[in-house]
Amino acid sequence: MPRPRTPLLSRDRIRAAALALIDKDGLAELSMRKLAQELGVQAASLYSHYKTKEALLDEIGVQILDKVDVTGFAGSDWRAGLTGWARSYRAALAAHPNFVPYLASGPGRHPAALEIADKIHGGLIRAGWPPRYATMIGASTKYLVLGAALTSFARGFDADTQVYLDRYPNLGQAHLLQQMADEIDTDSFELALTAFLDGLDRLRPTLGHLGQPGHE
Amino acid sequence: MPRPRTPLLSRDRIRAAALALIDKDGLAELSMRKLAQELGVQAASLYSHYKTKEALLDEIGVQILDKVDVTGFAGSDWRAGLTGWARSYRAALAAHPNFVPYLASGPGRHPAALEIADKIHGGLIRAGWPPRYATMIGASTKYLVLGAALTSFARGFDADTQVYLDRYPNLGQAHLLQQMADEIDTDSFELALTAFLDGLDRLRPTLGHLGQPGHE
DNA sequence: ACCTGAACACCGTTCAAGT
DNA sequence: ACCTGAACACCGTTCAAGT
Repeated sequence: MPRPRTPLLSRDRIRAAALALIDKDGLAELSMRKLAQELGVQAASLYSHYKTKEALLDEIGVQILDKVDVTGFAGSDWRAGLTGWARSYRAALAAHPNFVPYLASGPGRHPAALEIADKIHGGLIRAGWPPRYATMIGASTKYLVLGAALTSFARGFDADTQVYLDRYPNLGQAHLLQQMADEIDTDSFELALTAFLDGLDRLRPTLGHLGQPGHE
Repeated sequence: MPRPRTPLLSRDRIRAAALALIDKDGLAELSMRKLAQELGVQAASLYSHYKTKEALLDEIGVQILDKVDVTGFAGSDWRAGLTGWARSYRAALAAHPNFVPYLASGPGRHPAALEIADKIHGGLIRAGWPPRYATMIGASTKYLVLGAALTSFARGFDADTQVYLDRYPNLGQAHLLQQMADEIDTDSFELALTAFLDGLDRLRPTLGHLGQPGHE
């Protein structure tokens, strides 16, 4: 068969097709062979563009996390910075729930992740938090986001939701269940984030370190 | 070969060997064939005891979560109940970090998980929280525990820790790194839990529902 | 440089057959 | 009831070969 003038594949096409398959059928269903078939090509061809399946998944991860927003840390309002980061982070994960387990499993050490962690750390320090607290607050917020993204998105109903439904059986109309689960998820996340930040606010004065940094 | 008087395998032996392999080499490294070899048996033999690999993993999950403690909800101190649950939950996961991704990926809907969720929900309601808040608080706490268990245990250092180390390079003595990561993890979790509970405390009076339930 | 076809070393699972 | 050996339908990945 003659080689086409333009390559059949590209990294972007491969990523897009892979993510579409993951979104549709789940992470476990993605195989290099199925992906190749979807792209009208042999499985081995994919290895001309990505060295391994893992390299492909890693780059999909980077692409998804590209939408995480840390611009809120530009000012001196650390709450705004954290809130903006956490919400955009969660939204990025929620856009591809089936991919979340992959992101949650490996340590995030891509340059982009490091850059984000650095922005957050810097923003918190500029707001007067001691370095160690900056680290812990960043980590804690990530716990919330990852936990929230993992626990229930598009994942059937977990025990919490089930208990809620059992106790209030009048809510059991089938067509409301998915909406209900999404709502409980979002509300739980917002409650957790607000309560966490409120708790930090209360704790802050007791630290006895440098006060507010003047402006704002 | 004559059939031995006593079966070579048992569900308990299989689970123990499987979990040992997972603890040692990671979840991805566990295969039914390797597990069988470890047990001195053919892979097909395992299927006389567990219907599928997934059924085996599920039961390992139940076994691990068996150590989660919800007795703290017996009294009327909801903070003590939540704290005890969250800490024992996290400790149970931390005991087998390589298994956490499996627990985090599927919805927890075993009867045991439901029973726990019910105890928590009941305890919070008895403490005066409106039902919807009870659900959200339970979910939020689970976010924290799962996020904390996933993010860094025995998982190399993620971006947060890396930033911390980069900024304080004098901490870079190799033999202190693991201990440091564990410490940051634990402290972050405790900070998150405390701040979250403090935030809830502050929020509670504004709900305008039934006050404290008298005693304590 | 990019793609193919065939191969290699693995998987989970099934099933007839043995005891 | 429990275990084996062989098979089936899959995997990820490699590699010589073609263009």
